[in-house]
Order: sequence, then structure tokens, then C-alpha cells
Amino acid sequence: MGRGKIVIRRIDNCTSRQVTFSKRRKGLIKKAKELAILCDAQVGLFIFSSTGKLYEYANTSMKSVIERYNSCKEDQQVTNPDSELKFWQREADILRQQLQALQENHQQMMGEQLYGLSIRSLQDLESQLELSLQGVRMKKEKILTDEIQELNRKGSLIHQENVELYKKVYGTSDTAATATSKNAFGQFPYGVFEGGDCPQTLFNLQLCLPEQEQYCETSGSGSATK
Amino acid sequence: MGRGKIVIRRIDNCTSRQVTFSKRRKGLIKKAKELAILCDAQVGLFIFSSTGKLYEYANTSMKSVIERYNSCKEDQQVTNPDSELKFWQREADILRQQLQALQENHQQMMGEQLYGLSIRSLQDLESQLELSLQGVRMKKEKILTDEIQELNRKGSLIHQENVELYKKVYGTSDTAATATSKNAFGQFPYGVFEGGDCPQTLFNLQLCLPEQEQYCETSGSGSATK
DNA sequence: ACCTATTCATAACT
DNA sequence: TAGTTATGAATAGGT
Repeated sequence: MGRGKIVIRRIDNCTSRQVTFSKRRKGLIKKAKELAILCDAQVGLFIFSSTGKLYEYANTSMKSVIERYNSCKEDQQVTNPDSELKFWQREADILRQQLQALQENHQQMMGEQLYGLSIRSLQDLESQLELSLQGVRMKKEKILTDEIQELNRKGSLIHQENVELYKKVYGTSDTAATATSKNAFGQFPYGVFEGGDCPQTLFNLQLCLPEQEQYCETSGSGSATK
Repeated sequence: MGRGKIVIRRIDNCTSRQVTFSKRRKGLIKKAKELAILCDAQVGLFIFSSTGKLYEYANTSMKSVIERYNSCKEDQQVTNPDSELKFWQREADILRQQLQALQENHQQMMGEQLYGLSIRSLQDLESQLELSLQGVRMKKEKILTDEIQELNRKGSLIHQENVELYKKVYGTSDTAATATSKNAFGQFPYGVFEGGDCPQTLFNLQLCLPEQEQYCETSGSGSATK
């Protein structure tokens, strides 16, 4: 019920998650109130934010709600220390279940255990995997680009240093230098890059992105086929 | 949000109240779930109907919610060192850790939280995602192919039946039949497919995989807007 | 915090 | 009790 449809899963962006939490929490409490009034029900609602803050609603008192809940649930007093053990056992059980669910999901994301899935689910999975690939490739590209930049920076510094050293050894005669000496890569005479203001071309490094074939690829020429 | 606007106050009609209770309870629990998932919150919800029946939802366990609530409210710290108790606490802790590890891995497979990964890891992840995609697509294609085959089979049977019926109605004159009658799809005179040995062409069904447009939006004309 | 386009929940009805 | 549909409400994404 917004500008676009969303999939129900954890919102990664922290700010968005906060905003959504705030909005939906408000909506949820409103609906809880309405249900209590419209249908003459007793409602209790706890919400702990991911940061640990508690929000609560109860049309009577929370204590009475909890007490009523406990009396419904075989008189197990919440604060009874004997039930501690059972609490943790149950906690472990829940965690185990969550773990199993996640493991199943993981299997599917590995392209396995797809037997029970509908076409729709498979398409969703496919889309997700494509998005994931895109994310991974972008990240990879960024790391490579950064590394190249860093190498060029360092190379430039070293080159500068060499120029200085060269000058100290052979004096200031440029013509002699260019005629006799090469840099570590055997490509360019020092004089050409004096001042170090062309670091990109120093090592002639460049990022040859494989994306064109990998993910999309076709933008531009219509003849691209997959 | 229905056929008409309503005022929020107790519904007098008992049947209507029950119906509304049932619907809104479902909606409320759905929204509670969504909030928990979207915003990574811990949610606990009690609903007692006017007849006293309890409905509850908690994304973890109701007990943990209540305990957390209590510890929020009155600093009732749990400090009861018992060996078995400690065992289960540790068990829960271990499970939590496993869960977190798996969750992190899952995030990465979703193409998110890639900040700490090396190029090597990213490449592995990329390969895995490609394999997964391949698996998913193969599975999808198989389902679609099977479905088409099934449809063709059924179509062929129906066609056969029609041929028989046609013969009964018009006798055995093939020339008269082909000259005057079409099948249900208005395409082919019966005589052409007599014997049903060309099921594939009967409905002219074929597998048109949508991959090109689906994950490669930019292919083709740049004017395509979404 | 406010603004809309859009999706969603549901009131009334069957 | 369950299914359908017209309508108002909630809210996602943007400012």
C-alpha cells in the first residue's frame, strides 16, 4: 500500500527501516485499538524495536493481559524460577526451527531443493539471484577500481622519488636522462612524466570490466543476444 | 476500507462482530508479522475474543517476549546459576551464533553486506550465484515444458474425440468435412490432424522464455519505460 | 514531517 | 463459513 509493492523481508537500509518501523508500529497499534473496540476484545501488544526500545499497547492493563495469558497457559507463572529451564529449552527449540528454515531457504538460493516451488516462486528466486549477482559484481568492480587507483597513486610517488634520485645522480640534464634511462617498467623515459601529474598512464593499468557479457549487457546494441 | 466507512465503536450485531473479529484479527496478526520481519523487531500480541478465546502471535516465543517485558519493567535480572540451566543457555547462545552466521551468509547471497569480502570471495560468490541461477532456470523451464506437453496431450485427446464426433454427425466424407468445419480454435480443418499424431502443432504452443526482458531491462530500445 | 500514487485490508454482500 | 468486490485506509517512496 505504497508507491510500490515491497517484499516482506528485513529492510537493509537502516534509515528506511527506522522510518518504516515508526509508521507501521503506529498503524499496528491503531488497528489493535480498533479491534479491541469494534469486537469487544482484550488486546495486548508488545513491540521491541531492533534497538531494544519497548512500545506497548493494551486496552486494559498489560498486567491483566499477561495474567490472563498465564492462566490460559497452564498456570505457568512467568516469574517462576522453575520454569527458567523450560524457557531456555523452548528458546533453543525456536532457534533450531529458525535455523532450519533459514537453511532450507539457503539451499534454494544455492539452486538446490527446488522441488516444491511454484513457477512464481522460481521467478522470484531468479530475480533475487540476478539482483544478488549485480550487487556482487558492482562490489567487485569497486574493489578492483580502488586497487588500481591506489597502485597508480603509489606508482606515481615512487616515480617521483626516482626522478629526484636520478637528478641527484646525473645532474639536471634532461636530454641525457631521456636518452639513457627508463623507469622500472621499461616503457617511458622519466622526463615525460616529470612532476608526476599523469599517474593513470604510468603503468597503463585499466579495468577491463566483464559486465557487458555477464549481466546486461545489452544496453546499446540491439543485436546482443543471451 | 470496505464498501462503506464505519465508525469505530462496538459492533452491536453479534454475527457481524464475530465476522469482523475474525477478519481483523487475521489482518492484525499479518501486520504484526510484517513489522517484525521488515523492521527486525520482536513482537508479541495477545487477543482475547469477547467469548474468552485466546489468539496469540509472537515472532520469537511469547515467554521470551513477556520475560523481556518484565525485565524492561522491573529490572528482574535472571541470576540463578544452575548447571542444566546454564547448559540450555549456552545451547541457545550457540544456536544464536549459528543463526547469525547463516544470516550473514544469506545476506551476502542476497547481494548485500559485501563490505568485508575479498575479491576471491566475491568471485566465488558470483560463481555460486550463477550456478544457482542456472539451477533455478532449468527447473522453471522444465515445469513449463512439462505443462505444455501436458496441455498438448490433453488437446490431442480432445481433438481425437472431436474427430470421432464429427464422423458420427457427418458420416465418413472427408472432403465435405474439411470444406465446412473447423476445430474449436478455428484454425485447422479436422482432416489435417486425423489420427492425432501431431499434437505439438495443434495449439501452436511453444516455450517463450521471458528471460530477455526480465533481467535485462535495457536490451533493445532505450525508450522502454517501466 | 508531509505528500501522493499505489497497494492492501476489509465492509457489505452473496 | 467462505468467496467476491467496491471502497477507504495504510503506506512506500519521494520531497
